[in-house]
Amino acid sequence: MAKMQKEYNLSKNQQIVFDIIEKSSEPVKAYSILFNVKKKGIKAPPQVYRALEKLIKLGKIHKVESKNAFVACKSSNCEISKATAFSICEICEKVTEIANNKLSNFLNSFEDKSGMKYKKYNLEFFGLCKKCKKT
Amino acid sequence: MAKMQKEYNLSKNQQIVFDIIEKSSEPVKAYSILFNVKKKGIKAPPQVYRALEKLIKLGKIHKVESKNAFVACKSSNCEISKATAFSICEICEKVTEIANNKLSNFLNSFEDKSGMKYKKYNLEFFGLCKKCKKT
DNA sequence: CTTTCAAATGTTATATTATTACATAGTGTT
DNA sequence: AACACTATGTAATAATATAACATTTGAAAG
Ligand SMILES: [Zn+2]
Ligand SMILES: [Zn+2]
Ligand SMILES: [Zn+2]
Ligand SMILES: [Zn+2]
Repeated sequence: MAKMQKEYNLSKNQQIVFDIIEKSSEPVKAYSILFNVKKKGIKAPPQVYRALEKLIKLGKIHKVESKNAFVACKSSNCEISKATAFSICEICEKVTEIANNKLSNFLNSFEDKSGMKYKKYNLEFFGLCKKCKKT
Repeated sequence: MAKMQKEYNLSKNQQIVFDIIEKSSEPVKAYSILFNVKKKGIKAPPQVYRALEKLIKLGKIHKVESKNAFVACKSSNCEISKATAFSICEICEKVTEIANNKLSNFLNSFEDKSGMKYKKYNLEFFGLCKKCKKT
């Protein structure tokens, strides 16, 4: 029953870029991707950035704004990639996508006096991870 | 009783950069600042980026990560600049700092199973502002 | 099968954002 | 004065991202 999710019809470049991000244990930068795919025939920034843009639209990856880096979506709840939350360790820089219903419910239903209706959000928490707290 | 907050001892460059950001009704980009302060003797990027860095540390300004732009702090609650929330209109790009106790209380006390203690966060909401909703 | 249209690709050049490195100058304290 | 600390000035370059245009691919319709 695991991995029932269909692997969608990614194009060649999209699949190459996605594979790199998915395999990485940490956020990947665009030019690091570019460097790593030179051997596969992708030679120029636009090819990478286009794939990234599409993958974001599909919700397969997210951009970690404070790091200008990209991670594969782990929560599969944000298929449309419109509600993302991350925890970021300030020492080891580990980034983890937060999947927490209480949090997402709260934020998805948040309204303030401005009269603005929020369709989308990005939240980045900073602190010390368990490991780094010990030191 | 308004504006009791002391105007701190900003250095010359810090004050120049801060004035520009504070006077602007929208987020200001670093190189836009640079362009605007050429006449005041600030000539190179590091001078601007250093001032920005210090102003962020002081909590006088915030960086809007999704836009690589800077806004003056309006809430005066985030002196230490460790908890910021913005609403961003996807059409007119208007950015507003959100000061909402329910939101900040919720986020400041948020904990998840990861065992990570969060000291700081940045939240960016996207949607349509009142004006743009009408069109 | 051919026409068609949208999506994806390839390529060159350039724009935008940010930092490194090193030299110099001001400021307050002992 | 000697010291430490913060801020400044300057040149060069690194890192991130987009513009513009030509070409190819792939699915859908006729
Ligand atoms: Zn996700
Ligand atoms: Zn850590
Ligand atoms: Zn603020
Ligand atoms: Zn608007």
